[in-house]
Amino acid sequence: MSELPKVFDHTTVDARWYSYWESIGAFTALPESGKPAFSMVLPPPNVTGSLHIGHALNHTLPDIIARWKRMLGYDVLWLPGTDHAGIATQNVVEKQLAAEGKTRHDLGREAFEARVWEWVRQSHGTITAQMRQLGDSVDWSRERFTLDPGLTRAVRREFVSLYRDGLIYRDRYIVNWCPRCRTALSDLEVQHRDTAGKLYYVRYPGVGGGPGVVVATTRPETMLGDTAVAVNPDDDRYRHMAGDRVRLPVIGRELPIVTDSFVDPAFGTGAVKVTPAHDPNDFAMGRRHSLPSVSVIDEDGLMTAEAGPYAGQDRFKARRGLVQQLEAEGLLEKVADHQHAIGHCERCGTVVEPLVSTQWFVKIGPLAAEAIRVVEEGKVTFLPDNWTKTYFEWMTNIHDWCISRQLWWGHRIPAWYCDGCGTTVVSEDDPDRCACGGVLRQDTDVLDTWFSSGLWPFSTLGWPDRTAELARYYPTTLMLTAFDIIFFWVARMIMLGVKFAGGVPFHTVYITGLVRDERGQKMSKSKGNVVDPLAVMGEIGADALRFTLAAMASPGMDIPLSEGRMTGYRQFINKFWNASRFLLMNIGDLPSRPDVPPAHDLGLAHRWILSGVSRLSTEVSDALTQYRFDLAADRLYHFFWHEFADWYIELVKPELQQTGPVRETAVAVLIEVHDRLVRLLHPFIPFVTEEVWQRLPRRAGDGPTVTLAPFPAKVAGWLDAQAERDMEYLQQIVTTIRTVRSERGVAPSRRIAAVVDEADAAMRAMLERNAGYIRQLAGLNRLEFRSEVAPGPDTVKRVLEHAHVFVPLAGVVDHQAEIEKIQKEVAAVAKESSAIEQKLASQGFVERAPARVVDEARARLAQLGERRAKLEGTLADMRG
RNA sequence: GGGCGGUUAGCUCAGUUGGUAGAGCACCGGCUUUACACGCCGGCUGUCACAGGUUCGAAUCCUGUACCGCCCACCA
Repeated sequence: MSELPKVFDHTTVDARWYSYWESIGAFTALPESGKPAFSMVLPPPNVTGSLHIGHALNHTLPDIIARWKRMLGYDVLWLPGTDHAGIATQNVVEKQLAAEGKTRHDLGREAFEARVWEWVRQSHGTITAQMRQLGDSVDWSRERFTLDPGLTRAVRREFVSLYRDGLIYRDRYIVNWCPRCRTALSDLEVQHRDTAGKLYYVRYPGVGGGPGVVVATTRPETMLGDTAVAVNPDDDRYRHMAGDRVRLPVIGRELPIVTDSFVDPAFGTGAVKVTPAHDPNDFAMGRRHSLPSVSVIDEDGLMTAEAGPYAGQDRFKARRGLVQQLEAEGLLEKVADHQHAIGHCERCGTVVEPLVSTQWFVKIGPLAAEAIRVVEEGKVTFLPDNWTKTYFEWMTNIHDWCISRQLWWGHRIPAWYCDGCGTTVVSEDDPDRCACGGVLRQDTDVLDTWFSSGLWPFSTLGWPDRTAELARYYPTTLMLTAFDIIFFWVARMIMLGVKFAGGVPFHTVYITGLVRDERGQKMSKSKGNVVDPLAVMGEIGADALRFTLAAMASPGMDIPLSEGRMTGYRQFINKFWNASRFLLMNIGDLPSRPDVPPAHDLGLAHRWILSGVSRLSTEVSDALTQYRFDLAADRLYHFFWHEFADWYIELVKPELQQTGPVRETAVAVLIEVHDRLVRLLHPFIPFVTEEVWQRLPRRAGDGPTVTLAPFPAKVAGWLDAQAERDMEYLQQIVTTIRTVRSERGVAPSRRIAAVVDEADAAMRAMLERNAGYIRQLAGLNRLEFRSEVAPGPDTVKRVLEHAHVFVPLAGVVDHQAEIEKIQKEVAAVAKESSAIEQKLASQGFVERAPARVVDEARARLAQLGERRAKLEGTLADMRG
């Protein structure tokens, strides 16, 4: 034992215990165990990604729950896995290729896919190793990947089933298009950023030579695709022009003026150009008025042949040229600054181009309606609750989901088109040939990544087969995730779970805040304020990081991760380590763990700490039941450090020096309380607790790891309010004497005397019995208890709730300082007294406040009066 | 345009059925007390953003204001 280092060294400990847990199958779910089941699925991180601080939070909190439930005796399945992350992964590999001077087209589809698989196999180990480093107690034997054969089968079943139900359709429609990624995006993959732009006022001359109309636009380059001008039917300025025709500048096309109530008369000129091919509103308007659609921007963001002189130009270059031309032709009436939100590709930041193309969509209305219903019925609860409203808001205004992506990496769409008869075949299995005998070609697009991850809670359990796992572990209990993927993922899991798995995928959705830097700023690479959990774990260990995240995870709040807080909790880990070291160094070699004697045979300190640790068990369990990781961590921190280490260990030190029954009792209680604290702390700080637990003396029936040891429950017989009150009194006396010593500059090594005038005989007896504790902790060589004391000169007299403490200190008493101190206290007491008197004097309080509160106020006033009398008595003595 | 969150000690934050405020860090003073200086002991620190309202009583409930932040959004 003596070789234990003074500072906990996580670097030599953490990895060893994780391997051990894995080797004994500590995290493996046991469906046959007969225990009640508890399940969660881990939000699958990007298979080629690296653990970031958000993951650290989203893995630590459920891990605490998983470990806690396991210790409570549940058969816990926490299922891990990774996501193929279609567009993100493809982009990474394309970048690698670009560095070699190649594009994916140089390789061709098959070779490219092989290349991505190679990258996936190579980097899969990175993220999973990082999860082990953090301590995720997941069941690796059931790890899944969204492109596994089983999950691929699930995706096909999903697609075909939705298609047959008429919930998937293919249509030519306006979609968000990223010209860089060359793929369609869903609404969610578009990020709107406020941008300072311009509003251009352009005149479209009348066909007959009239003045025509002036339209306002932020995107002049799209005017080349205009097929109408629209005005509000109630706009007196324009109403008479409905049906007139104007001439589109540059191109010369004649455009009709249509009326549509969508047009806001108050914006711009009240007349709007209509470009059905490049604006979602205009697309809808185009359909309402049967307008033609002219695409002027292609899939690379270049102007098409329809753009006349601008054909082949980049869309932004065309804008500049066009503005110049309009100005030269005298058609540009005005340019105004204009602030507006522009859509950008979530993955690459390119400005998204709305354009018309043929895509697959999920008809979302019926699915959303069900997903709303199950939440309304309380089958899924959001924590904190305000997210429920956000969820409803979004689900109510949801649009059809574009699920096809023009990528190569992902689940290929199970639709085939016949060259012969033009039929579309949608099938789970690859069809050989069309019924007409024609050759079938599979759709070249892949599915949105979220189309497969939306099945995660049940595809990972074997769906579409009706497996025993699915029956046992679905639905899961808790889904914990950051708010940014509520819509991407949580909502879709609910929709698809209800549709396919017979019910909601989880009962509680815990939405975490964002981990921010210490100044509350969002972490970003460009700001350089990113906290790397791997670096942090390397420096202070996974336990310290975990405990910090847990302690700071207040529901609904972002987490400003500060160096200071992390340091503080690293020190807590070290405190835990050293208190444990102390214990191991003092209990000696025990053949087995000693039993704690019945509480009524124990001295005050032991009864007090047993009562405390029993209460702590309840508090931690209650907090975890409500997912209040912060409260649980706070209580554990405070109890371990400021009650167990600061007081209890100090109290029992002398007893440990003895031999015989006194020492044996102290050892037994010390081990018992410490062992309970180790187990209570284990879900939060698994590594250091295992390291310590393995060195503790065993009791018959203890398993191979603390991970599978029972979580401490409260022991009703240990709860002892009297012991807690007595100890508080004792602590007050000790603290008072210490304060006097500190104020008067008494050297810590100097033993002094003190007297307490406790009038109550029973109390005095209690103090007498425990005088040794006070002498030791306050550095006294003499301590007396009397019912009355006549203080001599050079004695500091301090007032407690029920008694005085006298500390004779010849030569060092500063009478003036003492008088001022007491006067200050008298003033404070007087202030509080008068506040309570005022309260009691008001008619309403006595009449309407609960009797308990009134009694408390009266009792407090009496107490204050007593205290004031004592203080003033002391003051009189000092002056006299 | 819609919705949400925040404003409490120098800093970062707790404060859940309304009874006049807590923690960590920082700071000040003293300590090589044989678990720990990543420590021990003692100490200092608040018109709980502002203005109204409800109530015997409000940091806590209601209304409004200000500032900060976030999410969603097909007014060009």
